[in-house]
Amino acid sequence: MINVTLPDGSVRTFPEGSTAMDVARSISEGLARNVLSAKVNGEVRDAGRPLPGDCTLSLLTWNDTEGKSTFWHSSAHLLAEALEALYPGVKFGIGPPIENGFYYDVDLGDRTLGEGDFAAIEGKMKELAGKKSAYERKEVSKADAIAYFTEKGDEYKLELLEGLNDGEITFYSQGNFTDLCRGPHIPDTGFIKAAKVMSVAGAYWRGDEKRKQLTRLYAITFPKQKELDEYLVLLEEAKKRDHRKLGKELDLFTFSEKVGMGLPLWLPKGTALRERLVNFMKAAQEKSGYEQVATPHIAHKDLYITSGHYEKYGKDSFQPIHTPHEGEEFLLKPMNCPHHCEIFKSRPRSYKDLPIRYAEFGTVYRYEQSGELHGLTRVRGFTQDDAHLFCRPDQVKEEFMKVIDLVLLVFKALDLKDYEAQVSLRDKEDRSKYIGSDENWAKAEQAIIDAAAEKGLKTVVEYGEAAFYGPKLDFMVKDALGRRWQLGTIQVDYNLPERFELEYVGSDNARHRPVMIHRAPFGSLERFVAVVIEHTAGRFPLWLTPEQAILLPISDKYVDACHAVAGVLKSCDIRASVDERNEKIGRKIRDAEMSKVPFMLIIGEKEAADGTVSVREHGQGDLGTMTAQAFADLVNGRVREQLGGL
RNA sequence: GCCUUUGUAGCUCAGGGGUAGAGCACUUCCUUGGUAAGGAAGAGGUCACGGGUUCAAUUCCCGUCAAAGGCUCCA
Repeated sequence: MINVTLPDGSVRTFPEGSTAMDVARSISEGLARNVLSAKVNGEVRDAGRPLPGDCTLSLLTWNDTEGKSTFWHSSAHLLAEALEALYPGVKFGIGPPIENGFYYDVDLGDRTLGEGDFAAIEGKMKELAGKKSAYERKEVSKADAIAYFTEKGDEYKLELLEGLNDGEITFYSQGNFTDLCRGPHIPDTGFIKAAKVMSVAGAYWRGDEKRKQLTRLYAITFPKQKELDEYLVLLEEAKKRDHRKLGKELDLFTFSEKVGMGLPLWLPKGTALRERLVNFMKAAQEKSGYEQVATPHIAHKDLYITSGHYEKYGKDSFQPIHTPHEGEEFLLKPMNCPHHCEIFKSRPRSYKDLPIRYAEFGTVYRYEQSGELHGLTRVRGFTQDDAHLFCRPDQVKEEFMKVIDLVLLVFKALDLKDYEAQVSLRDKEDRSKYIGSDENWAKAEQAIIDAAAEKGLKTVVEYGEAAFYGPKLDFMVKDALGRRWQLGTIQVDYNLPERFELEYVGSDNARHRPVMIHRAPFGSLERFVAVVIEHTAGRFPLWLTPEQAILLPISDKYVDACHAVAGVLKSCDIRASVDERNEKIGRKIRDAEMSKVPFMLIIGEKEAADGTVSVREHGQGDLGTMTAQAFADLVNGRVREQLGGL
């Protein structure tokens, strides 16, 4: 008999050779019908495999991440089986589960697959799933495995086999399909009730650009048709908040083929919104002792040779600008740091001057591969809310804490509530690749950990994730749809101070090297605006939104009264416009609701007579009447609250 | 850069070898209406660009450009 410990701590006894499925059945038939795989002593295994002896066991269902993974992994095999049935001779790469669904990389020879083929594939998958074929596990010797795939002519699987040792090779079969696979899998294909092929894409074998490009089919499956339908609805929701679509609808930015791909053009409303972000950050930075600097958009090539950027990125970047003079070359700046280093160097510095904090909303240009460009999140020209802090090693912690405050202020102002910090440190063993003294690294790493802890951040520490030139702290933010974004990087740099030979004179009258910290709470204005659009679905916080209120006259008789109120609001720094169209009030309200203006102010005979406005809030409805001044106080009060008193 | 898909009015899209259609937006007129769409008329397109096939191409073919989803990298 074996003892099985369940997640609730209870221990049950079963005969030797019992499976997780037997355990499930002993609890309830309903549970048994939903078990996809099982976690045995922390390892996810087939539910139908005999338990190894005394163990801890959790039964995994669709509600567990690992259960879903098992389900999708098995679905990948089902997809492969369908493909093999439809396209005989197809060769298979890898087919793993991913965050939402799974994919399979296949080599179809000269055949190409398009969206038109999806329906047939889905149909075949459902047909095969209906057969309820069991997933059968088989341990095979390496020689037998090689023989099988040699016979089948599947060179990709043979290559995968090269990396595996004899004794650890397993095959899984269902129906007519057998695959090299570590497993685990669900009991049988009958669990898969709904399947959808999502998209097709090219993917290099083993992610290597030099190797053959395979066809990657993305698909997703569900244990119920209803769940697939709901998933498709969710995708539609995400599409609706796409910043590229909303950016156009809200008149924020545009692109022009003539100007060039990846080079956004900011429209008046978008520019005003950017400026509000800039002013917000400038005000916060001024409070924290930053000084604004301004540097040119191009710099001599030598600057980047000194910084090392030319050697590292020169060939993959915008190419040098040549002047009429022979051999003189300038580069568009891909970052602001070298310029700021030169400003630091412009005169001797004392330890008493530190920390020095130079901030610049610097527009930089980087050549991104054409296929990489994406709306505002990946562009070729963008403006960083950049700053470089030059400080003594003992000031690192203090500076990190101040930057963390700045980042949290941003999160609060944009209503980003779900975030965690990631601290990237050196590899624990191999420390040869890092520049800078061991002592300084240790000090800075500890300073970052302490700073994050003192600020009460939820933190994950990643070893080996630091750049060669220094440790860093990143914020991972989840938006309203649960997608993760990296915002607010704070990065220590031991490299540039070295290359630029930056120095300050210490209290000991000796020369010391300052620590440099890069930081950009927004990252870039472009990407940040994109994140904010998608997070808020275009319903910006009141302080940031392009139009805070719209005045709606009941008829043209009250247009003048509306303009008078608009004037009062403007003098209170409230952005408002008047809907002068010859339309009924119902229509104006509908349009204003659709365009997401936070407040609608309605003026008719009554309001015009007693000098009030009738206030309606977006998505909330009628708030009653008040004076223009009372409304202004209401708006400004909320704005102050959002900005954290800034 | 590569793979798949797409490009028709300002926007969303339909159509299809015989030089174009809807809804919304826009203009004008009627209507002066109290909390989510009042009515009528009108204007608006080298069907992305360049070649080819054809008596005839927006439609079929090829190329270019751009966009979408991936692969690699990153803010």
